[in-house]
Amino acid sequence: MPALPLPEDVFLEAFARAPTRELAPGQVLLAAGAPADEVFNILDGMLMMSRTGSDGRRQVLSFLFRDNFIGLTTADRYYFTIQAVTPARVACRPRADFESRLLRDPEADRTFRNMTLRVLEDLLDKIYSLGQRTALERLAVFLLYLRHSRRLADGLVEDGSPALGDVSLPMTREDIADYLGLQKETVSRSFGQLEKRGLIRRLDSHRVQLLDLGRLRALAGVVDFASPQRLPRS
Amino acid sequence: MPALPLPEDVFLEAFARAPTRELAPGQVLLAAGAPADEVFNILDGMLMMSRTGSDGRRQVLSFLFRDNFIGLTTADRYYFTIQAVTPARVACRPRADFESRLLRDPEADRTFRNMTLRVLEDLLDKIYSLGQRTALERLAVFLLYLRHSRRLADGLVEDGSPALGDVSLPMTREDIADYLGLQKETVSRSFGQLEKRGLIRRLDSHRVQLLDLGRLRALAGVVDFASPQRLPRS
DNA sequence: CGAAAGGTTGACCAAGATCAAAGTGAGTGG
DNA sequence: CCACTCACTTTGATCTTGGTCAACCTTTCG
Repeated sequence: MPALPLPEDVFLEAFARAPTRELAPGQVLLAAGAPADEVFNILDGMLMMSRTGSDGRRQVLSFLFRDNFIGLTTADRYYFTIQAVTPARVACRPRADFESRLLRDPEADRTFRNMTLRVLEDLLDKIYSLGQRTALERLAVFLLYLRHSRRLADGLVEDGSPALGDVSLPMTREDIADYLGLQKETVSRSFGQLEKRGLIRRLDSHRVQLLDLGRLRALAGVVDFASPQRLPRS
Repeated sequence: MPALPLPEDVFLEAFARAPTRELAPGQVLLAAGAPADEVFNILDGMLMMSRTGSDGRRQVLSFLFRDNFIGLTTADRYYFTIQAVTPARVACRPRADFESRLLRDPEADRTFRNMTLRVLEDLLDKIYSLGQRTALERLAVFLLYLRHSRRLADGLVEDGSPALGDVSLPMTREDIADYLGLQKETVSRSFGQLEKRGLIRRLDSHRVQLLDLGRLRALAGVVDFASPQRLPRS
């Protein structure tokens, strides 16, 4: 499995005494094609999972934050690349150790299965985005998603104190573009558009302030996960 | 979890004596928003999983075939819709039964986890498609994917006998469009384009013949493990 | 038969891509 | 400390892919 948010205590424990590794921005943690023999847990920083076609087109598959799990696949080689966006620290375990732990500990296995299911559900959202939403909508979703992820990573689940709508964007415009299935120029223009509409303010090119969460959510077409919203066809 | 291809004996067994349900084309097996209290295994036919936004945009998330598993989520309600494309038969089990089986049987749990991982890896492919490929490329990928899936469902894993490149398309052009993130007219034109290039032949609107697998695969851009792309920043 | 749904084709349009140029800012060396 | 460089970002002009609108055709089914 590629990368799982929302880990559980069982996994924090599994990485408790594990050796750590420091990564500089841009540095590759693991490259597509390499033997998949390690798994990781992010201790700090932001990483990025991507896949690049032979013709150079790149799709950024996800951004990863503290406590996200990285590296398990069904194959014996990674088929995606993971690199640091900000300076980062990860804990490392041999894949075999981790897998045997899942075998020995049904509770851990169950937890891991649920993590995987949640990631899978997130990917379905992303597919909806790429298939159906416009550039502007995708960017709105992205900003809300980033805000949410950073909050989780910082342990502020409730709508609390810290800098109301400030979101930091350590990745480049091209990283964002490749994540959203757009070009970097389009991303830039979409930021402009959101600012013109008064939904955000650009503090600098790596920092925006969300001015109107309500209208951003409306634009994103968010899906209140509590209530059903979709109808069957015919 | 939504829908898992490639089940294992453990699961065939789990559904061995389960009651079955017949579905007519278009009939809804489960609707987004309904309580998620059943899981299913497809015995026959083709189904389709989709999600529709409040504004009516619909994304078809996957097509499902014999032995695909359907229905487990982390939430207590389905957030997607599953309906039959062809006449279909499914085996049904209460979700609680299935989950308690996973709890009791670590082997089944492990198998299920791996199934989930494989689905997850397929979704990453789909994300690459939607984010990076052109209309024509997406259609080429789709035809190859359909061919592959039908072959698996029919138990012909090796490149064997049956009607060399015939692929049947029981779904409508609109279903295909919503699966590929395109409009139905674009899908229609892309079929025309593939035919003009000699890659396929349209036998009728629900049946095409793949004339040149090699060039189709080249067009689909089968992803090999390319090198990492962004170098360390400093 | 006739109606309705689905499919194809054509004409036109627009969102986003591409190409080009200029602005910005952080790191480096003088 | 400053100025130079290089990478990144923004903005503008133009082009293209795929979307939209509309007509027509085909098949299915009542």
